[in-house]
Amino acid sequence: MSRVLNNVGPIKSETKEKVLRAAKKIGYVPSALAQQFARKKSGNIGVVLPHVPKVHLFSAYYFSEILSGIGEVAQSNDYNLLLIYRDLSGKRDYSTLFRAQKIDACIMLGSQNIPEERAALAELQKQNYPFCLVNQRFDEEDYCTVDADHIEGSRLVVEHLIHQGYRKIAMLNGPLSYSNSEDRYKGYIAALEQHKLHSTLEYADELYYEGNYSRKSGYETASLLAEKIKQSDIDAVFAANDRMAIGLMNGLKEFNLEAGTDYGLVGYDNSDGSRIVSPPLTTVEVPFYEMGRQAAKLVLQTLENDKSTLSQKSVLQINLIPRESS
Amino acid sequence: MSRVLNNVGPIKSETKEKVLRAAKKIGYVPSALAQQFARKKSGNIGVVLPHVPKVHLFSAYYFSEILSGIGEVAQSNDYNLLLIYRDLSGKRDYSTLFRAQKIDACIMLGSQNIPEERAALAELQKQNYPFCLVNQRFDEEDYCTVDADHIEGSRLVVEHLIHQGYRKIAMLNGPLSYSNSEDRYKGYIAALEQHKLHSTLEYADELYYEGNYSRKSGYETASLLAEKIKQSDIDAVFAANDRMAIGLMNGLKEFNLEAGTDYGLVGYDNSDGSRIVSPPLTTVEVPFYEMGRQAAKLVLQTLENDKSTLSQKSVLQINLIPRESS
DNA sequence: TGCCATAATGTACGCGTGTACACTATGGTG
DNA sequence: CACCATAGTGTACACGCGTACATTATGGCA
Repeated sequence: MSRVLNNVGPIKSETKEKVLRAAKKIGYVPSALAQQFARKKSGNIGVVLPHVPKVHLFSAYYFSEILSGIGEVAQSNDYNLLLIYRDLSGKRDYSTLFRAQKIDACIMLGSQNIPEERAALAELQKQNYPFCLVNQRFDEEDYCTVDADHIEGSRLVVEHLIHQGYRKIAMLNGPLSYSNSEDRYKGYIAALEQHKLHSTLEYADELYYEGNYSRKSGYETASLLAEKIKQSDIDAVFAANDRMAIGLMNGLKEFNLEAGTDYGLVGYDNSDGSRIVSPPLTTVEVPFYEMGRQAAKLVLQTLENDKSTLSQKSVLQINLIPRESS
Repeated sequence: MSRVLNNVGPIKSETKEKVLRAAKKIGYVPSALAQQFARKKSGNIGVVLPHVPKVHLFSAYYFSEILSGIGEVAQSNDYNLLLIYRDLSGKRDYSTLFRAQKIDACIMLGSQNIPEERAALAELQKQNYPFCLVNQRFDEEDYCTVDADHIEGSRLVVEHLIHQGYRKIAMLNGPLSYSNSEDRYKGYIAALEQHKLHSTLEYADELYYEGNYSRKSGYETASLLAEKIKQSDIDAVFAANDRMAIGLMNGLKEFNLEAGTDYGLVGYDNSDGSRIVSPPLTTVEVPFYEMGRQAAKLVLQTLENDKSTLSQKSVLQINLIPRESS
């Protein structure tokens, strides 16, 4: 009987027990399929993520942590996690997932500010489908977002470097289509200006580099930086993630430049890698697991309340982890 | 009309087009919920995995690769991926997932040979629910399995070390509840015996160590090995995964012992970490992505054929990657 | 033209829940 | 005792597909 399992309506406790015993006896397990159909809810929350193995720009660590956070909240709320790898062809049709009732809500990982993505998200918003972006903001839009305070994180990095005595601090950023990258740049600039270290023009030209978050791109930047470091035009580098920092570190080793002694180096993410390179990499800890949990909580709340929280924005605090590379 | 979308029965192409146009016009999207219900198939393939963040024994890289492989095959066959984190409490009730019709098939990652797991899998087999184990064999049972040839992989490692001139080769293995660990031990022993390097008794006592696949356990083993390496009782170590190898490498650094010069070191997995430590770690490449694809293909085949392939075992080849640590 | 096989289409029902509504039992109150 | 509110239970239907079966259109052949 549906009523006893779902505790709906008044039931004599005696009858309830009888039903439960009978159900147990015949090994009755309700069909999730039929339930979903009757309730018109799939009970799935979709997690969209880029196809990592081909594009090795994101660290597995990053997704694994966020995903686990989402998974914890989802499971304890009786929701399932539906994994959706973003179409390789670049087509982004999230709203069909909702219309087909495959998912009730959606969490986006590794999203970036490009036209197709903006269009796809706008469509979702328009249809009032609940979704949440993790680690990516769209400032002009009112999307539900969970982010970390990368501006502050980057400020801390630069202040740390300054405190360690470095003065000519370069930045190796990722693509600006990620709000992440933008934020890090803002924090970087803010800290520099606060300490009156550079005029705006200078670092735009001389101290700012852009990779694509891959280790390779960090490695390749080494040849651009080596000479400047040797001539003391640059004495420290802030890389926007650990992968690029590590690539750069290894690249500069080939120029006989050691992080921590010949120049300062700071990464970002506190990935596994940052601990095992030598010297260990100073980095910024981002609470990915917690971000996953928050995102899941937000979309689930939206599902319950039917409204509100739909455009809530959550910003988590970060944490500098000083190690020997700076 | 269900028939035109599913191409069942004979239809006049004219009518077909008319229906399709009408469907497009009103923006019709079939309800996956209703389809699943009518077909009595969820269209989901479940992926069971341990709760990684808490138990940091597995590398994120490992799961991310396998998962992506599964995802590729699943998506191109119109199946969804349902993520299932193994219950932290240790309860393993996979068969309810089938009975509730949440999943049509299941792939197990990070499984190990312990009583609860054996019982849960036996139950699945008994009920004829299709599932596949990745990277874990149960020799006494007839389960569908996708594994890599870790015996051969380990043989290659040891032969490589011998070829490099090392003679007193220790092993740092993982828990033997993983068939992986067992296989690696077999390969290790086989190679040693083949080259008549040790009597069986010796290495059991003096050269064999066991960690738990975590970096920490590798690190902690360093203190046990340092003295022996200095006294030339050991001149090389084969660690059963990269994480332990890296932990050990860092641990031994504190005893002023450098991999590649003071002793030989080989890891296993070809994880991201193995490339970025210094010296770069000799390791074994395991085709995780491909293993994921195979596993997905096997369970999907089983779903189509209704029978057979149910107990198929697939063993993929591995690949030694020599680097500077040996 | 009549007949039949087959192509094409129409139709009705089942799938297993949730739930609105109808109905009965209970117990308290005037 | 009659009446009524409410607790408790029975019942029937909807949900939106797939599909088996019934029905009709088509065209080839005698």
